[in-house]
Amino acid sequence: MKKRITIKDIARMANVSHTTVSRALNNKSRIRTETKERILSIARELNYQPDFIARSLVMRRTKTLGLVITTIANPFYTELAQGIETTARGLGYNIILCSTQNDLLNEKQYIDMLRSKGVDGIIFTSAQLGDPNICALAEEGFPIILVNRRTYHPVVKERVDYVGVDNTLGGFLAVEHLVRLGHKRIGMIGGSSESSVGFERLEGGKRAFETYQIEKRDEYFVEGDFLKESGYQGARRFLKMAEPPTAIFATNDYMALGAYQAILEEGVKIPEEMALVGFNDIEFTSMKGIELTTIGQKKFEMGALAVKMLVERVEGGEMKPLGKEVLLKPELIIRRTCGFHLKGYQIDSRKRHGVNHIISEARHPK
Amino acid sequence: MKKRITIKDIARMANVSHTTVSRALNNKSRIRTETKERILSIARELNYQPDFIARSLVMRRTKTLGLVITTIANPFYTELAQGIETTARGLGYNIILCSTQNDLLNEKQYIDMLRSKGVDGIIFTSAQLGDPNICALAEEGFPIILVNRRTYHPVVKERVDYVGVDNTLGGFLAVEHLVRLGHKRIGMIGGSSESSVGFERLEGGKRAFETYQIEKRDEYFVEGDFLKESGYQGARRFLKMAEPPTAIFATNDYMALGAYQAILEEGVKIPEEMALVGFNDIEFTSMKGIELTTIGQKKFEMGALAVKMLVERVEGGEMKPLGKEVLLKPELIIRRTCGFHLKGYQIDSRKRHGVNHIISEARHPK
DNA sequence: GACCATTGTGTTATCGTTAACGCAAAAGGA
DNA sequence: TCCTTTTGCGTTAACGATAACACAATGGTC
Repeated sequence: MKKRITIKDIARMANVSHTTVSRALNNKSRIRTETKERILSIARELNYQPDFIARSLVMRRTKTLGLVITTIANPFYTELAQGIETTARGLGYNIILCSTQNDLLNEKQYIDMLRSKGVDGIIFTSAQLGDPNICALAEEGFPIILVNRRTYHPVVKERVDYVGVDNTLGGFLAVEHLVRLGHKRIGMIGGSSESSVGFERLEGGKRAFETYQIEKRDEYFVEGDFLKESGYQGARRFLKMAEPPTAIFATNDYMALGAYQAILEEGVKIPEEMALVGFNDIEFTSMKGIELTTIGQKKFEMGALAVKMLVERVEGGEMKPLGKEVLLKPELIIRRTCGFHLKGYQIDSRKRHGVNHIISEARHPK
Repeated sequence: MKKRITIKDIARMANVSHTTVSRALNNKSRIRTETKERILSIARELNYQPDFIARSLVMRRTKTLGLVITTIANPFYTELAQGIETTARGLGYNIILCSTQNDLLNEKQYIDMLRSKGVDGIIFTSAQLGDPNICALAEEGFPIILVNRRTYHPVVKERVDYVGVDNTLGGFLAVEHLVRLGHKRIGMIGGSSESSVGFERLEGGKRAFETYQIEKRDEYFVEGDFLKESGYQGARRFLKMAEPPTAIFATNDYMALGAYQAILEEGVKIPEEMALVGFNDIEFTSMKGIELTTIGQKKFEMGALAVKMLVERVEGGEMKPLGKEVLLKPELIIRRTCGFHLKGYQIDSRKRHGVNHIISEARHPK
């Protein structure tokens, strides 16, 4: 393999010291324009590529971020990751991908590896509720940010920024929609218990029950784990009841799709005999033949925002107040599986969400 | 932020030189077992984490690979990426994600960046046919591997390994299936012209025409670009013909889905009045309400294999013959959109593909 | 013209590792 | 016992960049 060209090679050719070359390349002051031009042209001629490793060693900056994700084999995370990667690139950063399969030990190992490799910060897209790894990083003050899922741990809330969708509002919108369509018996399928988002979506749903004074029945809540199968099983349980719900809100689209399948298998018609709402608006939900009503969120923008906030934190030093929370507005997307026949309704529902996002006060403004 | 612990700190505590610490940590010879134990226990106690940046600077190895992909917002690439990332991690490597949006300039910039950051090798998942960036790397001898799409450039074929599915066979299987179902008028929708896979799939289809002596009609071939919309437009063109095809083979699933939509909009029934086959078997194709007949390929395994081959190349030095080609066997997956009513047929078709993959002879065995 | 600030450049240290080399002490062989 | 080899360390030099400091040469001010 060819020998790498270093600043010393350039220095030799330009008859200057390597420091001068460094100054020229980094556009520093205290250098004559003429010398700079000469050096730069030689660099260009030799097709010089700076060695980031050497630079990182002395600067203690790598322009690289870690992205910790349960699995990218899930369109929701994929879109998020796309937003993250694209934005990072725009800011001059690269992304190291880490898929943990939701295993805390994997996560720990990835974190150690990322830190060994000197990443400037880490983005967590699927924090578990009491995640000890994240707590440790937060306590230490290492630059991280949470997207999508969060942790309610006080230290994390105090020192780590978060960006996500307003899941409580989303859950509320989903159930409100069903209520407005006249449903009184509404089944809900929860997400996995270690995730904040499932919890919040259910909370939002319950709040809608209260607002519209619908009776809350325990048997109409089943637990899920965000996977299709659990949605399938949940729906089956509902369908077998003496008095089954007339509508189901699944706290994510995969479970909604599982429910969809269970419902069809029972010969029950969607939406006539059973309404269905999901959450996330991942790609397949809009496809001909499925057309799931769901709660949409701006996944790409969410990822983009997270990167921007993290980079600002990394580059801006410690001065910024931490513990900021950005909640993006969710949007009700009405399709075939419930409410699509209602004209005008859709427009109405869109109008309500003109605001793009709310930034809550930093917890420690001082 | 806390000060980093270095081998010098350990050295001081253990009353040895830092070199000795390095020897202990790297399990080198020429060190007393006793000293080694002592050093290791101190390292553990201090929770020492090695600095990969410093190590990389001297070793010229980063244990990091670049993954160049058009976009991960496509379930096909996502599964591939998952296989790549998981396998890389198992081998002690990290992955830097680069999504080029199929733009050669982006690709070039990413490659420069990756090399500046010292990656040990690069995986290309979506090489364009005459990709100059890849040619340049191949000529220079930089360790790369192509997965999925390839280049027919002689230098690349000679010096770069490739792993992909046997697309020609896949195309053949798709069309053969339609022929066996009795179709004589079969429309094909091609992929984007800068991709090898679309081309090969069409070739396979044409070969099936020849084998079964079906008349090839020019108007039954339309170009596409692998996106849904182009499948939609292609199918519309077919449907408007005086004598439309009775079956369509789209060279990927997204286009098949676009076609699906166009067909339904015309009120034509699937599969009774129009059969449909796709390619890739991405997740949504199996979903209730879609159930697309398609050609499946082992995406995860493909990615895994690519990483293994690249790492072998990187670690094994220059001794291995290059230009190896691994072609995985595609599999016909019969679902609702054509042929599912034929009992026994499915089993028959599966039986044919017992072999897992073929490794072609290295082109330069010497 | 004397004095001080600014500019342009080189010298040397530094980041945290591994690697080459040196050298005494221990071990082995005759 | 003497010589040679091996073992167990330490010393010093890389790797390729930035940064602190030194120091002439220039420029501006009075």
